[in-house]
Parts: sequence; structure tokens; C-alpha cells
Amino acid sequence: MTGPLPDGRKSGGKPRTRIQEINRKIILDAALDVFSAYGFRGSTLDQIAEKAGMSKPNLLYYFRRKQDIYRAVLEAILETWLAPLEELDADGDPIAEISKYIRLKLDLSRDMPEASRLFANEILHGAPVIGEFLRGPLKDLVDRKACVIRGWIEAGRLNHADPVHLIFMIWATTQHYADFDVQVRAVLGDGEDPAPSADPLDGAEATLMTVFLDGLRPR
Amino acid sequence: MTGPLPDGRKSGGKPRTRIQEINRKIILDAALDVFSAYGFRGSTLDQIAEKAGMSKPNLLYYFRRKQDIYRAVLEAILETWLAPLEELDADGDPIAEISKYIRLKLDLSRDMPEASRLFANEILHGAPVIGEFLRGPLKDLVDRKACVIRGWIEAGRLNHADPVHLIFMIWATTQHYADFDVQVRAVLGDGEDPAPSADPLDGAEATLMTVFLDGLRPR
DNA sequence: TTTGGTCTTGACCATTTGGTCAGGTGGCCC
DNA sequence: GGGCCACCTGACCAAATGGTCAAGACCAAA
Repeated sequence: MTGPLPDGRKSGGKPRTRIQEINRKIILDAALDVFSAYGFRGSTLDQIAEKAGMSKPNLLYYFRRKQDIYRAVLEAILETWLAPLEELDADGDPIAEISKYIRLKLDLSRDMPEASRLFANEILHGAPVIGEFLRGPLKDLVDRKACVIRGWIEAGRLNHADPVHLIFMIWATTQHYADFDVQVRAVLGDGEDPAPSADPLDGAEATLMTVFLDGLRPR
Repeated sequence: MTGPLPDGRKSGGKPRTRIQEINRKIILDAALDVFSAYGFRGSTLDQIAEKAGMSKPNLLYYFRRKQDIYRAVLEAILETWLAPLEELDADGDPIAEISKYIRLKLDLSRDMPEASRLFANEILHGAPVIGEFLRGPLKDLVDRKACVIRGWIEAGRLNHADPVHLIFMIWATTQHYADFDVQVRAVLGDGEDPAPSADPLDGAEATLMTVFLDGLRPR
């Protein structure tokens, strides 16, 4: 529970066999689906085993404990999660950079909603597993990028707004479409009538851009 | 022994006694804390019973099933949740009305974070209990208020933006501070050094107002 | 004070579930 | 082909947990 441990394997462990590589991946994929749908406590090893197409004892051959699977799934998506913010470039045009960031985050919500929901669930319940990650690498990254944004503001290239809260706003609005997908679809009137309603995220992008860039007050 | 079932009482049920009134409230309060912290499946009747200061069989005297408690807690907060949007007044000034709505939603995040998290958790997992509510009363309310906003836009009093997605944006950004509280505090560097860091929501309000009303692009 | 229903609980039960184990199967290297 | 070790599983176990029950405590009305 202390070290970074990218996965179950300590630094001195043996290298993985071909079969291990394959089956670990299968398990993690199945576990992502199950954990994101039911949460940690709400998921059972049997569910994961069935989805992975193997017996429960075999699951536990690759991961000693349920928690190890959960942690491995979470850690597997952390890097993906940070990547878009990492790309924010101090030398680029502020408006273009932020627009691009919003677009990348929306793409994540569209392409990896399960991962987003798993992440949300973990934080919602106090981040018992990735708390250290939040206070460490995440905070560092945000601090760095906040400086970039602050630079743009001080150069008069962006309106005055707290950079960290701005990042929160972007996280919140983009992940909303993955995390609250059911509500979004319910309110938009998902799949009524003949027309198979378009992806909610199409309408989302235009609205986010308008509001984030120009606000609601008419010029 | 077919008890009077103090709980699921349809319209024809007996009125509640004084003790029932009191104990149901105690149970619902305790259950809100527990369910919001651990989710439905992650919470146990023993936890709720202990927090409520009574025995587990006594819990089940007031609520026949665990699910009944969960549902009752959820239903108890639904009305509170809709209230702020209900107040959006077509005859008011658009900017003032929306500012007020954002402020009210932030107040909810500040004052009832557990309720917000319970709600978020329910939706995150597909809204198995309140799905009907989302597709019914919630959609109706949003549709009504979207018309109000659309009216303001067509009158040139607001920038062009999809009203429903705008509402999503306000929900997302305001509830973020309750639902993702741990992350917010982690990134802001909660409680470091002597200064007991201020409530994150203070900084949030100013930023939300700036971005929602004026956007990021300098005028 | 009596009386009848309300309220409360210790003890108990059945099921679910995370995890173990002994033993079988099969791939890989010699 | 043979031996070794990784891989796999049916059967099993103990703990946790949702829920029941019978019996006692309490309260309020007459």
C-alpha cells in the first residue's frame, strides 16, 4: 500500500510470460467494465471472471486480491487521463490551446466513458486508492499548467479567472457527459421517435466553446 | 404478524406516530451519510443502524428492506434538488437570473455535499432507482426552463448557446465541488501550512461568474 | 392500573462472496 | 518423448450481510 507499484509486480519480479500478458489484459478489460458499472464493493469476482471468460480461481492466479485488480485498472487509466492537460502549450495561442484541451477531454468522454465513470466513482468515495496520486502527480501537473494560464492572463491574452478553478470547470463540464450519461440522455429525450437522436456530445462541443470563450453576456 | 408497515405506506396507510416520525428521520439522516460515503452496495445495514443508534432489526421495523431506505433517502432530496432551477424567472433579467441560479447551486454543494454525492452515485451507476424521475419530472422542468432561456437568446439578451447544454454546464460545474471535493482539495493543496485554506467554493464562485458571463476571450 | 398495540432487540438463518487448496492439464525446452 | 513448471479449475471454507422471529419493554388511552 506504500510504493508506487505500477502493477502487482515488484521490481524484482520475473518478467511476464506471453500468456500472462494476454490474460492480464483480458482481466483488466473485463474489470473496467464491471467496476465502472457497479463500483468496487458492488462488483464481484464472479462477475469479472465470467466477463473475462475464466474461472474465479484463475483470476486470483493473476491478481492475488480483488483490490489488486481494482488498483491495476485505475492505474492503467491514470496516464491517459493526464495526457490532454500535459499537451497544453505555453507557446501556443491561449484560445486555441484551451479549445483544443476541451476538445480532447470531450473525446475522452466519448471514447472512454467507463474509465471516466470508474475515476469519478473512486473520487466520489474519497479516493481511497488514488488519494496519493491526486495530491502528488496530479497537483504538480495542475500547478504547472496553472502557471501557464496565469501567464496568458497577465499578458492580457485571457480574461481574469483563477486558472485552477478554470481547469476544474473544464474537467467538470467535459466529464459530465460520460459520468452523467444516463441523466443527459434522459433530459435530452434519448432515442424518442424515429430519429435516433444524435450523440449528445455533438451539441455539447458547440455550447462549451461558446460559453467558455465568449460567455453568455452579449457583446 | 402482518405489521402496519410504517414505511411504504400508500395513501390508505395509517398515519405515523410521533416515534415513527422521529425515528424515520434519524434513520434517513444516518442513511444519507452512509450511502453517500459508500454507495448502495458498499453500505451495510449494520453501519446505518449504528450511526442511527439503534439495532438492525429496529431499522427493518421502519423500513422493510435496505432498498426502501435508499429510495426514501433519494426521494427526500429530489425536491430540494429541483428547487433552484424552478426559481428561474422568465420575467427577470437573464444575467441576474442565471447568476442567481449558479449561486443557489453552489450553496447546495456547500450545504448538502452528501446529498449531491448520493445523487451523483445513483446516476453514475445508471439511475436504477430514479431513472423514471429523470425521464419524467426532471426532463419536464428542464424543457420548460430551456424555453425561458431560448426566449432570452432570441430576444438578443444572451449569446447563442443551447439552453439544455448550458444547464448541464451549470450542473456540472457547481456539483463538481461537492462530488469531487477530495480532488478539489488535493489539487488546491488543502490545509497545508499554518493557514487553514479557505473554502474552495469561495474561489469557485468568482471564477464561475467570470467565465459563464464573459468567457475567456478578452473583450 | 390495566390493557393492547407499538416499539425494540438478541439470537438466528440462508445466501453471497472473497479467498484457499489440492490436484489436474498443457505448453515449452531439452 | 519426457520432464518441469506455468496455467487452470472444481470443491471447499469462513466471514459478512440482508433479513426473520419470538419474546420482552414501553407507551398511551381508558
